[in-house]
Amino acid sequence: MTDEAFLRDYDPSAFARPSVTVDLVLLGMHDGQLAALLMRRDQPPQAGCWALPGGFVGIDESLDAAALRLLRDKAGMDDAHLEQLYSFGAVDRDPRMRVITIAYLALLRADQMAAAIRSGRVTAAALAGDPVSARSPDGASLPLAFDHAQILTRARDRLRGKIDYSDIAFALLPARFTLRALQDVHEAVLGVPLNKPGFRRRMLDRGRLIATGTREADASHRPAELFRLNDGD
Amino acid sequence: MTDEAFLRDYDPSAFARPSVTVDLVLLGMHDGQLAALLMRRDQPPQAGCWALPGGFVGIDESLDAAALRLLRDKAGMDDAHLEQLYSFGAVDRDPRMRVITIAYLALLRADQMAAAIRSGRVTAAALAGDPVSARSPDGASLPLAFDHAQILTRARDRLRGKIDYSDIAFALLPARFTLRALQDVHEAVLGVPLNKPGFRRRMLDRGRLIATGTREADASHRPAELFRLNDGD
DNA sequence: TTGACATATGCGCATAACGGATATAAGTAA
DNA sequence: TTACTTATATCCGTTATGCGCATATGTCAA
Repeated sequence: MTDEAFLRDYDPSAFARPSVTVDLVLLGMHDGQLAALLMRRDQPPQAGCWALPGGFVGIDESLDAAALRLLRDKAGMDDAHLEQLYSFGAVDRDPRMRVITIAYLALLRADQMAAAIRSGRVTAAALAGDPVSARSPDGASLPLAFDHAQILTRARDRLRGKIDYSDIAFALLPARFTLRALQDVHEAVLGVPLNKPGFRRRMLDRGRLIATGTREADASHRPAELFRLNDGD
Repeated sequence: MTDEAFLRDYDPSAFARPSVTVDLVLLGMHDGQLAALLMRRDQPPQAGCWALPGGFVGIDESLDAAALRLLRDKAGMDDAHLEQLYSFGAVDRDPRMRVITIAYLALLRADQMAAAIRSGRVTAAALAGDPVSARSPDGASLPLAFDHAQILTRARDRLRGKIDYSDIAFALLPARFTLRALQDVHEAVLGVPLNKPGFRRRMLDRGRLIATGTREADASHRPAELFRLNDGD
């Protein structure tokens, strides 16, 4: 690189710069289905469409810190599983200006989902299909803003890809859970039914589940044993 | 409010904006090892250190387009496997200014590696360790600039994670290759030796390799059959 | 108290995947 | 021809997996 090119790169005002945002894909189980938490846009552009919670990255704020801040502000929590998902930078993805967004995937437990919904800032939308589309609990289809269907699809696919070999499913469950609940999570994420004995054995043989000795309450049938994740190793 | 009216009132300069770059992790096989193509910095900061090829994202250029442009400009090719890797946005990762980089992973065949090295713009550096460190062909350790060791580590890990269930290994090989060469790639990427009969059977049973009937030339022993990837389905 | 019912839990078997050793085939080089 | 190197094929024991079925354990109603 020549000195001129170097100096041109060095001057922070020499290039027009895109805006940078972080968008959050908040996923969790809701009514037995995989669901995302979305916000309804009431301002143009795309008023009436549903969008991921997001915001600008501060000039003195790392990407991870921006994602954590948004998790607190938009969903009111700070202990969810959070991982960077993918960056989206199509030139025309936002009609207002050039904006590049770094999408983060956050996984919420059912109680966190419920608390966020109660706060009124977000609404749960069940995800299905390929690419995913969003549906409200009463069955109505929710139109998605910008390229957010694409982002949601990638989030769902990330979850699908990792659920078999990582502990990611447990981020969607309370600390103590039944094997049936764990299987429900796997089936909702993968979108296919799994056979029960095989699933049960696979999970137990992995050696990361610890039987608590206690059983679920308020079941109208034989109560299942509660397990917890061995996160010690 | 209409979209047009909103756009008219929108002030895009309300926030200080970080610079956005794309960095390229160019990986390939070199001397039987997994190697990356790096550029030596001859200007401060970190003059003398080795860095990934990279550049600013144009205001009217998508992230993928910027990565493709850099692939042409820095490595002189346009048909390599290219996928987005991860975005790095620590506040102090570049001492000159706030810069967020979207790293892309490019996989090169041996002939593409050789051509890029001959062009003189880049140098091959063998990768090993965790986190990865870079070594020149003569064994000298190459210091890495900025957070590029972290980026290279993530690239190597992505390759490791995908090599078992995707066609990613074939992007590092010529169109026709022996099973031995394919195993060499797997071993270099994973960093462990693999047993030959098992590897052979796994690859053939997958049903994606097509025997060409021809055999490798210039071998000082029994020549192995050449296979090609069935990319039809 | 008893029996119907739903779900959890455990068992067995056939099949496929896999690691690993060994035998055989097919080239080169003396 | 013979030694040597590597490719290719076969075999075996272990382990993971799909799947059906038997049994256990709770609720609930008669």
